[in-house]
Amino acid sequence: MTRAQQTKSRRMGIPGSANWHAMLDGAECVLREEGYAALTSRRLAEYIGVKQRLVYYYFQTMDDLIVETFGRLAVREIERLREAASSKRPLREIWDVCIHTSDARLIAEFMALANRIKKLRAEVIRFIEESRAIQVSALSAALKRKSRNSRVPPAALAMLATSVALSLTREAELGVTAGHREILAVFGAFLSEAEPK
Amino acid sequence: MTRAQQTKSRRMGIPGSANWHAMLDGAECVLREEGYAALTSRRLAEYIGVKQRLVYYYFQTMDDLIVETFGRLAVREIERLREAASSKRPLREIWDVCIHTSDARLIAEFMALANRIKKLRAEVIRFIEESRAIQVSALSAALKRKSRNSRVPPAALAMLATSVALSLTREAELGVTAGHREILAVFGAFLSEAEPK
DNA sequence: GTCTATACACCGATAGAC
DNA sequence: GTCTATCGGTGTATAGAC
Repeated sequence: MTRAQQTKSRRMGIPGSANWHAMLDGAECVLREEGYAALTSRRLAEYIGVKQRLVYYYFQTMDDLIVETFGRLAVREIERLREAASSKRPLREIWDVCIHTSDARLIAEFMALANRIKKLRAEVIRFIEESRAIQVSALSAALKRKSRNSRVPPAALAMLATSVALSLTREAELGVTAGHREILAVFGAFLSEAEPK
Repeated sequence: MTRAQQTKSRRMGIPGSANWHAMLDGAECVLREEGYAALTSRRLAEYIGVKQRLVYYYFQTMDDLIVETFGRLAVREIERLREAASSKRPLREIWDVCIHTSDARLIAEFMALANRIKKLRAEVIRFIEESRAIQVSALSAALKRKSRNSRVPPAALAMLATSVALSLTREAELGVTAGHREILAVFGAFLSEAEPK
């Protein structure tokens, strides 16, 4: 995460500086609102009110910028997940994190990009695996404590929660709601039984 | 689906002709392999071995081409789903269609594009709603016949199957497999009970 | 640190010849 | 039907001044 840069020596801006964050913030917005094809150095510069050249002072290539943008997001998301897992009601809190994940449009862009930016792909894989590991260990602990060995193993539950939450978010943004009420009821019933309020 | 073209009068190629299909085939490949940013008239022309100008003889704009590409795919997918639903083992067949859906990379591109091409968005919504309706009616019938009113309503099951299948496909393509065995076992157990071989 | 200026390639879309 | 040629615009990335 720190800085694997400096392959070609070139004067560079400091990761973590105000401008650096502003660029990642801008990148997120442009990705979300206009898609990855619109995330160009010119567009980003215009969006955050600097000149195009400055983008290349902070990032070697546009791909690097994209990877860093995802990386910052992933760190935040993992952080949220860890907090949820170690809370008093881990099941409910984790489900809440899944449902209120980053905007589905943003995720759609990163998923598409991950298929052709190798470094991003690696980061995405790492993120999914780490998220799942946290979820599985939290679910295992919570369900064991309840001495309630459900027929559905924790790993399957984690996969289920993530998949369904992502679909719910994406479809809700599109305006599709068929089946949403029903599936939310199923999850609600499970939570009520496994982790009463 | 037929041809909502001809808003601006311009001589156009015939939808359904060999070249038209070749262009949609090429568009699918370029989308899958290189992403939507690479789906340009020049790239597509080169890919299928014609001149750039010809692309605009068959499609008014590149957005139109994308919408048609999705449309053709959606028709095929709905067709597969209908066949599955009216087969002897609808539950297993529908699950099979969900799992062996079009390449996850292609879907990722369309999901991203749907957020900014209005006509595509409308087609995607229509596709999701129609798919779900087919699934729900098939599931309702199959589960009623078994007089087996599960605690999980058909609409929730449909949502579940679609979400999980999509995630499984996407993650498998990335190389992530954590939890896959477990969730497949859960679905397998459900199918064995609800629709014995 | 931030800028101007510039290289060179590629984009969507059209005019109009054959 | 399919082509050549072309418009104006935008892309990444760099050189080098201040």
